[in-house]
Amino acid sequence: MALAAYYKRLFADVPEAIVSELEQVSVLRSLPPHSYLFDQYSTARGVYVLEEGVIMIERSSAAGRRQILGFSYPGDFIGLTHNDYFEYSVQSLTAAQVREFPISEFDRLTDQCGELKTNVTRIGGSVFSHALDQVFALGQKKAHERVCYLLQEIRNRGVGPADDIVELPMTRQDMADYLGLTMETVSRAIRRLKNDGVIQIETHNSMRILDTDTVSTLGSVSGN
Amino acid sequence: MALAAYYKRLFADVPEAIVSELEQVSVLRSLPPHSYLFDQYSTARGVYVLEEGVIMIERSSAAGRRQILGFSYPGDFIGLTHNDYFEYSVQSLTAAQVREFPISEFDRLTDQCGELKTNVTRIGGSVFSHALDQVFALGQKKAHERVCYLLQEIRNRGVGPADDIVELPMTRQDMADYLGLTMETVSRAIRRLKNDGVIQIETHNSMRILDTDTVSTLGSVSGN
DNA sequence: CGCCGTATTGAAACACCTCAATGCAGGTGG
DNA sequence: CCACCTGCATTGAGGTGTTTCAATACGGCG
Repeated sequence: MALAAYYKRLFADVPEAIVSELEQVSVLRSLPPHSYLFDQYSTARGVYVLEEGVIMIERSSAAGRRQILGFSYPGDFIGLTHNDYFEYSVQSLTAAQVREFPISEFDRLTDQCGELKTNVTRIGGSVFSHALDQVFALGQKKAHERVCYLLQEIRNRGVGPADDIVELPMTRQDMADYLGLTMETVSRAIRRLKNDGVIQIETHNSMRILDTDTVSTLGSVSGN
Repeated sequence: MALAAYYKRLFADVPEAIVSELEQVSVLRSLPPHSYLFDQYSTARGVYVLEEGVIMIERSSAAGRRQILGFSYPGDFIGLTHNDYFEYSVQSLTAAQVREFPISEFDRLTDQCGELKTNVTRIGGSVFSHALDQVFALGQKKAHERVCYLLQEIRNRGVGPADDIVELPMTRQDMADYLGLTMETVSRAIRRLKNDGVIQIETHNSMRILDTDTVSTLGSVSGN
């Protein structure tokens, strides 16, 4: 089935019996654009795999400040917790399709199947690794460098029509809340990159990368 | 044994046989102050539990910028990876004692013992949660708020002589690299908190919290 | 007591933010 | 089909917070 490709990471090395058991109890949810899959602090009832669309993970404080923690693309696992509630909300940017697995079943099969547990741990590891990258970007980088960090991150997902075109389904405000900046600063940083000949703006939410090296140097968070 | 208290989280619900098997292959390492337990990108040969002292976890980029990812206290588990190399260095702030478990043995017993695996996942979860907090602080907070975030974090470890005294074994530069600021800004933020009557400076690296509410409000990262 | 690394303080430059106006694009209704 | 409306993006001007660079103060240790 076509679906299987999406689950490669989650279901790698997991016996077919367990996979199909999980699929049978799963539900496919359709999300209109800009709707919430679940809210911060809500009880974790399920874990999810994004099948279609783009979503963002956000966290808000009592003071009303919002931090975007990441953007997710088809195939991504959503809903890692280490509590019985979610520490973040998940909102769709585009129309999206999400497969939901009831958490009780998922936990039960995770306990039963070491491979599944291992895969969840591995996914958790790469999510964690992403968080460290973001810490580095927010702690050490200037505005235009942070924008490059985002461009590169999205580019590496390989979800554009062409290799050097980056689609940005989120608003400038979303980008700003991801990068710890304001919308205006993001806008100016983008213009600066354009003026420097690093990128070319196709439309508001699509840009062509002209100078790959500069983008990857400015955006890099791991020192190689 | 006194040691056991430290390992409560890691060894909770783990059969005694496995615990003692691990302890037998473990080695106790003594670190002088300001020495490295291991370096970023070095092969992960072991996992560690800090028994004494304070250490910090740092990550550097090719450009020479350094981001501190956290400070660890006795009982903390060190060395989570999802690769065969470390993505960060660990440096001691004070003299420290660290128990090292060879990674081959640890992985073997983790595969064998579900409880141990679960505990590692749980610890990973709280490390991850900390990273999200840091993202929020760096993305959304002003200098003096970030300092409160740090003060509160250390206070919550409960490792001071008194409940309202916070010991800061790290330098201002370390604090700055943790909070995404410069040393000077940290210094000024501390002075501001002092002037506002929020804290009282006992020595350079020890401060008394006078206004707990303000510190926790300014420093809070989860919106309650 | 004097030295050296760390911390503080000051002044000026710079980056980013805020507030406000304008521009642009997609969608709706006349 | 065009005009309008609305929400998002851009641009500008001015203010604020943070950094930078440099000088001074502090504190632990020989």
